[in-house]
Amino acid sequence: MTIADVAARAGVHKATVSRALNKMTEHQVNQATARRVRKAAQELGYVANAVARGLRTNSSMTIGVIIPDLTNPLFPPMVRGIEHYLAPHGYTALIANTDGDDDLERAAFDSLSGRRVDGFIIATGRMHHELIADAYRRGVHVVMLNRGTTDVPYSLVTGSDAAGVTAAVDHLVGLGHRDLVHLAGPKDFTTSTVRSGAFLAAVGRHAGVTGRLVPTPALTIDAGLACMDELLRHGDAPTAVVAGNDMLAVGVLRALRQHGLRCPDDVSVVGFNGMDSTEDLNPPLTTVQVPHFEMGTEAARLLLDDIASDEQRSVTVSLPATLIIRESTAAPRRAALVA
Amino acid sequence: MTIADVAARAGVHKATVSRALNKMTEHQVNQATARRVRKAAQELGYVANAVARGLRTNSSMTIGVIIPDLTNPLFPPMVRGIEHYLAPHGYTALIANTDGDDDLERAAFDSLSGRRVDGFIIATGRMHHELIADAYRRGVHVVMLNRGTTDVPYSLVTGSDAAGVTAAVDHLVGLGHRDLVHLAGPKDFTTSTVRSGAFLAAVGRHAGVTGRLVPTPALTIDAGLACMDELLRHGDAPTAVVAGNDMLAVGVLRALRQHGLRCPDDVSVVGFNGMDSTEDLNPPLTTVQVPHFEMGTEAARLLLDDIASDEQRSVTVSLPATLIIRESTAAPRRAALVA
DNA sequence: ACATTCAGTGCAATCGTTAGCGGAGCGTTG
DNA sequence: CAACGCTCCGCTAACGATTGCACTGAATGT
Repeated sequence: MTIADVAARAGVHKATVSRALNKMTEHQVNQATARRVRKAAQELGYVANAVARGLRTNSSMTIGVIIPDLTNPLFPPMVRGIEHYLAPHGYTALIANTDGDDDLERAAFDSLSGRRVDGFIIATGRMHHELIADAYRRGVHVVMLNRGTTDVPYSLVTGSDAAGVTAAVDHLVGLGHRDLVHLAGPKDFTTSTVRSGAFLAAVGRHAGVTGRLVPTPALTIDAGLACMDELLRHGDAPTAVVAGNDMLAVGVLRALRQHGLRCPDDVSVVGFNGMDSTEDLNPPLTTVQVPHFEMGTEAARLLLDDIASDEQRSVTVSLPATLIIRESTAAPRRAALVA
Repeated sequence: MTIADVAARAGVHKATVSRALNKMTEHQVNQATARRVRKAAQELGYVANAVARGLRTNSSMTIGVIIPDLTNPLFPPMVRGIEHYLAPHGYTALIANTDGDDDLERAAFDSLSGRRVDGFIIATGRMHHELIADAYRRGVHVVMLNRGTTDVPYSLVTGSDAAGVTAAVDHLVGLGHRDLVHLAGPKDFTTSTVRSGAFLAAVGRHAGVTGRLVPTPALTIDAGLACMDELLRHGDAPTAVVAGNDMLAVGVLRALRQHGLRCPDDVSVVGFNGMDSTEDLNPPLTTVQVPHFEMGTEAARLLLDDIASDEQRSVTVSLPATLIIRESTAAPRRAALVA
């Protein structure tokens, strides 16, 4: 079932079939002829060979999407958002997981490059990131998602992290908390930097409120558990925790339970990201809802725009994050206030 | 950076480069020459153009993966399992979500076919499924994942649903429950049929135990909530519920909460699938752990085997599911037993 | 009536790779 | 020493689509 079969059946030349079936060139062919060609194609069940087209046009109509781990509930909505925008434009996403491993990431990038993807959406950004700097030097189209890089000026799509953290801090202070801790995530993530900065700034705006920054080695349940456990062991616990993401928050919840403490009675906890499952946690988690799906569509839009115009803009889009108040935050108990 | 550049640098013909760089044919070329070619390729940073190769060899080294919804925590582990097996074999997965919509599914299938994927892994099976029957007639390589179809004999990879349900029933009966309900999921899914059958069989093996089947329109939180709500309104509530999947179980938990009932004190609940988040639910959910990752790798293995040998086997692989007992199941209260 | 334009279509080259065929060179064997 | 086999490698024709160029015939302008 090639273009030649269709040409034979319609009684025209291959080239005419190609032109008739292509939106961009169908005006070059007589309407009646075009109809005949389309009919023939229809009857034969012909679908163009995207591989052959890709070779000739040097564009594969595919986008490489590099994420740390699809299993992290953060990413599926982004991926779906990406696909939601790509599909109507005829593009398909190729997804690769890296598990935060540099070698895997390099391998994935090379593999996707070999497949001649037209651009990348990369969600594994770090402040200094050699792979991404390389890509920039080679003129590869890239849009950063969620986390950025400081080395090169690729466009970036994020949630409005600063606003989210500020809202969380204001909410906690409003409840009466005076001693806050922020579990900050790895220092090399732009998100961590932004959120930490916003946390300190927000705390600073309230007199008599102290805010401590506790970096965590990763954004995982285990990291949250370990860091909170550490704090509790040292009798250093705050009355409220602003976690760098929901996974950390789940870890904090587990740590509290292990120490026989209750949330929010003993310690209030705020998550970050608004994963679906946070609603059914014990207790339902107050969290900052980030519009992941929209972040995906926006990243895809930016990338396709850049590809279409063959330029490399450098814009930063941050989509509004909103605080969802549930049951993991409450006024601190007097005991804690006194202590 | 094409094969011609490498050929020039190594001082050999294009064809020799191709042979030297290809595992299957490198024995056809002198070791010394091969080394020279590899060195040249290395120095130029040459990566083969997968598109051109695909055109020539009529194989794209890609696999289409069709799932209902990446956002459902069931699927990411499967996808990762698939990629885990595909990547070392040089294959890449193209993922498409259908949201259970037939038209979207058809569109995804056609789009992937146009991209000349070498085979499909399909997780959107229904008992009668026209698209899949079509594919079978056309001789397309397909492996069914999670849910099967009864129309055509494609291979299928599932969890051992029957064993899992049986374990859940035995566990509940062992705790003293005598009145069980199974939230069964849509009738058109093979998984529902299998689980329902296993439920009735397991219940039948215990004297004095009654088991009711309640079909649900979907496998979602909302469906679980609605069905359980219905049961509670009619005063028809059992002492224990075996949910068709974890989402339904979450819905059941919400319904209980809305009616002022407590789990497991008033009603015990068992989920199905073992999603990560079930561990932190309120209460932590007893569930049947299904090995999703392994299901993915197994499906990929079957598919690649079929592709390599160009046959279409018809095997059913069911991977062991295990009951994870947590806090959502306990002995029924005497009151409930008496009633 | 003749030059000029233009729409519509065919021709052939091309994208980068692979694979069948055959030839050159060399060693082995009867 | 002729015949044969073997290894290694080059030549060339595909794979299926797109696209610049050239051609045809009809319409238009002067």
